Amino acid sequence: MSQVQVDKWNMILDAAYELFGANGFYETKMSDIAERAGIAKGTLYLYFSSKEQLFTAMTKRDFEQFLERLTDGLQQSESLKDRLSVVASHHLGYFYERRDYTKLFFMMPNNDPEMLQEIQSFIMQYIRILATMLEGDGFREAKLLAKSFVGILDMMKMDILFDPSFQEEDVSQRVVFATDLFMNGCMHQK
Amino acid sequence: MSQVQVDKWNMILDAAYELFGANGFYETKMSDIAERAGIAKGTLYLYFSSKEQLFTAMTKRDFEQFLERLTDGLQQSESLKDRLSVVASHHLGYFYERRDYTKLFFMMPNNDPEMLQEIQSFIMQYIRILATMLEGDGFREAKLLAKSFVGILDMMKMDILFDPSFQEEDVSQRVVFATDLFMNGCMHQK
Amino acid sequence: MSQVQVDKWNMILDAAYELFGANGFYETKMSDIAERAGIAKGTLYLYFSSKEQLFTAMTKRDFEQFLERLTDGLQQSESLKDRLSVVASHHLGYFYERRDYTKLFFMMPNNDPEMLQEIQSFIMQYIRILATMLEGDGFREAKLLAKSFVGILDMMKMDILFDPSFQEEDVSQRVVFATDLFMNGCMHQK
Amino acid sequence: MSQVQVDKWNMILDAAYELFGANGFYETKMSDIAERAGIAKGTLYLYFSSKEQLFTAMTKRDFEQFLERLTDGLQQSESLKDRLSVVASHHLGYFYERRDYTKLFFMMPNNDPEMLQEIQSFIMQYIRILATMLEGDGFREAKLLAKSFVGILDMMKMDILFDPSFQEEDVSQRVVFATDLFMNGCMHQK
DNA sequence: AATGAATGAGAATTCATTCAT
DNA sequence: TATGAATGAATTCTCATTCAT
Repeated sequence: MSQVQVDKWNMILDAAYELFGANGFYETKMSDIAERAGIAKGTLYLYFSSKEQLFTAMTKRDFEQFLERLTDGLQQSESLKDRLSVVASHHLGYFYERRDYTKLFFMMPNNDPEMLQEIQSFIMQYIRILATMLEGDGFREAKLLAKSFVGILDMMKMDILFDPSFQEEDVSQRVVFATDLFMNGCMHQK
Repeated sequence: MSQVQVDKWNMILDAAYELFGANGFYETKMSDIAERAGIAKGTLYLYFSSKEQLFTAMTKRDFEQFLERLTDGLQQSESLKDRLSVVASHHLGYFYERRDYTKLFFMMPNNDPEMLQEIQSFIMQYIRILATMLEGDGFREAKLLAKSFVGILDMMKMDILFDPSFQEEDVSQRVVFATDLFMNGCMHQK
Repeated sequence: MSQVQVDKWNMILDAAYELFGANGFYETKMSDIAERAGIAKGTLYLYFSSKEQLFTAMTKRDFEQFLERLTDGLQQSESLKDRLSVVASHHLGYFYERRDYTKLFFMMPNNDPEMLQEIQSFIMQYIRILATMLEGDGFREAKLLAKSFVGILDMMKMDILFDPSFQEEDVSQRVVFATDLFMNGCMHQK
Repeated sequence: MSQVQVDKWNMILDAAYELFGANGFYETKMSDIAERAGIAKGTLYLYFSSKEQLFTAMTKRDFEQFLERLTDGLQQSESLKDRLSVVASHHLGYFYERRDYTKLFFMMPNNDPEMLQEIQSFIMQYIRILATMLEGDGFREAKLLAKSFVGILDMMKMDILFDPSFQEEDVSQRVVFATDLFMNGCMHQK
């Protein structure tokens, strides 16, 4: 792919992100995406073979970015507590930034095995990063602990996405809360 | 509604539950539901005004049952730990029983405000029950704690729904794990 | 099927006949057929599962009528020559009546096995009727003779369909010509 | 056109022949033809202005070859019977060689006047060759006789194309059969 | 002359919903 | 109250053709 093509590829994914995110998979038309990306309908199909595949590609790009940034963020912190804060901050920040794209997290194409595969792979990688971190600090049942922490964070997305009075500063409070709760809970797990 | 009508109403909801659960909202046809319920397509519309409304009604019935049983279960236990175990057991058991209806938890109609309203209302009630419980035991930030506990439990549904090797006895282990982790974490919150 | 439904079924086939006949399979839209039949597009699909199936059904009805009328016509004649005249007359008359539906005989859906099956079955039946007739009169190689006669007649359809100056009285001349030629040719085949 | 261009022109026609023949006009894509011919899609349009025109050109080349070879074959034979055998042999041999390209004879673009014109012109020339031959031998109604002979032969293509058990030696039998039948039939026409 | 990326018109089919019986 | 035949809006994807390079 030439640079021009890579750019176009990304423009399509950007357009798809906004429309799928705002309206959901089934409520978004391919023609809308094409229009928003500034290209013809047919061109979409030069880059993605179907609507499902476009959605999956879009999600994959987002997942990869999420994990990349997480890994970057973790490099700068040393203590477990700091690292957990980074994770929490990154997780909640992610949803805060995307609070206008709620549909992304509740609607996805139904029977697409590639999409399911992508989601499962993402969760596995995410959990593995955390679990490795916890194991390094001597915790038993690191994987279950990792899932629990992610669970705590993920439940908080509900407020972020649906509570209109939720402010940016509330994010930091939640970060502290989740990290403390989890750290305390963990201590007995060693 | 006469008893006959109530029965028919429930039969439709049963049929809808199985089909929506197995195939998702968009992949389920009203005609399939009618057939499974043993009635004519048109009759569906005597009981529910639209596909969305049928889905919402079905979900609502399920939510209500969930909360009802939870409340019943909590009546028999005294200590906080016992009660948390009941909650965890109920939450994870619910998903274990429904592990063949995965689509229910990932596919729902997109732009239906009544459905969103129903979900939010359910979560609120669920959280309130837990929060009240925790407040009664003297915890600060009871609502956030409640959400965290639910978050931990809800993340575990991923394994239950998607890990084919997940057994019934694994459920109890998770119950213990989640309760312990949370209890320990909470202790410092008083 | 109720009488109303049978009538509607036939009306659709009539509409399909005219449009497919005038414009060909690929150039005819389902919506046009629906409009001509005075029903909604969706209704078409209550009677026929696809465009191909509609075309095949239409052809089948026509084939059956062709053979039925042929059999009827043959009942009234005794001598071989009379019978051959009836066949020729029926064959050429058929095309003369349909000279505005040329597309029917040159365009058909491509890869539809059911359609091919239908055509082959029709030819086989047509040939068998003639062959049986010839065998009854003591001819050897009756099947090949039958095919030859049909071949002679069928080549004449070209003039009927494409020569604008072809008149109804020309049909009778051709009938006489084809029958004589064939009879004379046959005589040595006994 | 330079020699290189003529070669390319023929290569395109070869590719078109195989694909149209195997799959039919509507089921063959221009891009497939380009790929098979080893050139780019756009290049096709430097040689042929449209898909229809490409099909027509391909058919025309085939028709011309057919008539050329027929004329060549007729030069070597003297008696009427020999000549008719040559015609029959050529006609049936043509279809036998092309028995894998059935679609060519049943699928063609529908509404292209140039194509229709080409077919009619071919038939006219074919018939004229035969008719001239028959007139030279003193037959009346030579044109109708010619058409009849072609009709007999053309009906036999059905078996050649669709009967999988049809062998090369069956071709010769048919040649003899058709020629005899026709000769006998003709005798009374003088 | 050759390329192939881009275009966009075009049509079959599905299915929620209605309403006459 | 129950039926199911009829409706028609709505959308994906294909592919012949163009044109900037």
